[in-house]
Amino acid sequence: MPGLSAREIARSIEYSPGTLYNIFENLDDVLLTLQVEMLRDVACQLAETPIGATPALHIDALAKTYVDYALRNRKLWNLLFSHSLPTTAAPSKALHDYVFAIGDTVSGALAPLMIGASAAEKNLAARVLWAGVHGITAIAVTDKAPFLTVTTALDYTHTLTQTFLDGLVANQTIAVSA
Amino acid sequence: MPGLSAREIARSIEYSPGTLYNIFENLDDVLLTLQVEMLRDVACQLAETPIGATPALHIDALAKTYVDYALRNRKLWNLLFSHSLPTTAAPSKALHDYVFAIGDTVSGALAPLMIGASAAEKNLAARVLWAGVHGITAIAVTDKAPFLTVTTALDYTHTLTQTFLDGLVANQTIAVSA
DNA sequence: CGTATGTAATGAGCGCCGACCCATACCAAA
DNA sequence: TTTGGTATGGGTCGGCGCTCATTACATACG
Repeated sequence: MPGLSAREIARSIEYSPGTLYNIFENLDDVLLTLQVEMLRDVACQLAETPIGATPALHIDALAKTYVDYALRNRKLWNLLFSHSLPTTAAPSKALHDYVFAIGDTVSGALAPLMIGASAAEKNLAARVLWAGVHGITAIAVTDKAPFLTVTTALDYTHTLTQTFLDGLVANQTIAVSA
Repeated sequence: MPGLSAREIARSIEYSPGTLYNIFENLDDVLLTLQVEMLRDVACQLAETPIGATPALHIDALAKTYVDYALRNRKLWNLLFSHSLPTTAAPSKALHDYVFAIGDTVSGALAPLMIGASAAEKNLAARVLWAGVHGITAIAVTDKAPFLTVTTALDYTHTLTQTFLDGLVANQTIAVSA
C-alpha cells in the first residue's frame, strides 16, 4: 500500500515509526482508527448540511457534501473503501454506527417525499440512493471511467438524485391516489 | 497487496514465479491484463443478457448479471476497483473501450423509455444508473455496510433501477405532454 | 534408434523495503 | 539528582518483485 506505510505515516505527522507502535497495536489498528475518524467526519458533515428550500435541494446538498469530502481526501478515501481489514478482526461497531447514521440523515431528507411510507421503506430508499452516490464518487475518485471525472461527478450525482426522487414521488402519487 | 503477489499468482495457476516473467513485463502488466480480461467478460455478459419482456425487466437482468459476476469473482473484482495502476503508465485504451461498451449496453436498454431524448441524455442516464449499480455492488462485495450484503444486494439494485426508471418515465411523460 | 536443437518452465537467490521491536536518549517533575 | 514516562530510529526478519543459469522436454535429424 504505497503512501500508507508505517514509515510514511510517521513522517507525515512528524513522529518516528516507533512512536506509532507505542500508541497503536499494529498498522491495521492505525488504519481502522483513521477509517472510523473519517467516517465520523463524513457523518457529521452530512448531519450538519443545512436543510435546503426543498427536499430535492437538500438531497443535492448532501450529495455535494459527500462528493466534495471524498475529493478533498482522495487518498484516505481510497484507503477506507479499498483496504479491507483482516476478517479475523471483529467488525468495528463504531464504523457500522456511522454508516447507519449516514443512512438516517439521508432518510430524514427523503421523508417529506415519502409521507405514506414505512420507516423500513424510507431506510431502504435512503441506503439505495446513498450507495448510488457512493458508486459515482468511487468511480470519480479512482479515475476508472474516462467520462466520470472529478469535474463531472456532481453532474452525475445530480442526475441520479433527481431522477431517483422523481421516481419516488411518482410512486408516491400513485400510492396516495390509489 | 495480500493474495496478489507474483508468487501467489504463480502458485494459484500452478506455475513458478519465473514463468510469469517470461510472459509478462512485470506484475503491473499481469494485473492490467487481468483487469482488461475481467472487464471484457463483464461487457460481453451484459451484451449477451437476453432482452426481457419489458425495459424494466431487461435493466433488472443487466443489474443481476453485473452483481452476480462481481460476487462470483470477489477477489479479482476488488483488484480491479481498488488497485490503481501507476499513473505513469498510459491509460489502457482497451479498458476504456469496455467501459464505454457497458454504457452502450445499458443505454440501449434504456432507450425504449427515453424516446424523445438525445443520445447524450441516454448515455448520461445509462452511466449514472450503472455507476449506481456499481456502488451497491462495491459495498456488498467489500462488506462495508452491515445491511448491504451478498444476500440483499439484488434487492438494493432492484430498488435503485426501478425507482430510477420510474423517474425517467415521469420526466418522459412530462416532456411528451408539454 | 541415439543425438542435437529450440523452447518453455524452473526456483534459488539478489536487493530491497515492509512491519514491527527495543536499547537508548531525552526531559519534566519530584 | 533521581525518576518515570515518552519518543527515538537503527536493526531484525520476512516477504516482495524480479532475474537468469539451469533443467526438462518435445521435435528434427543422421
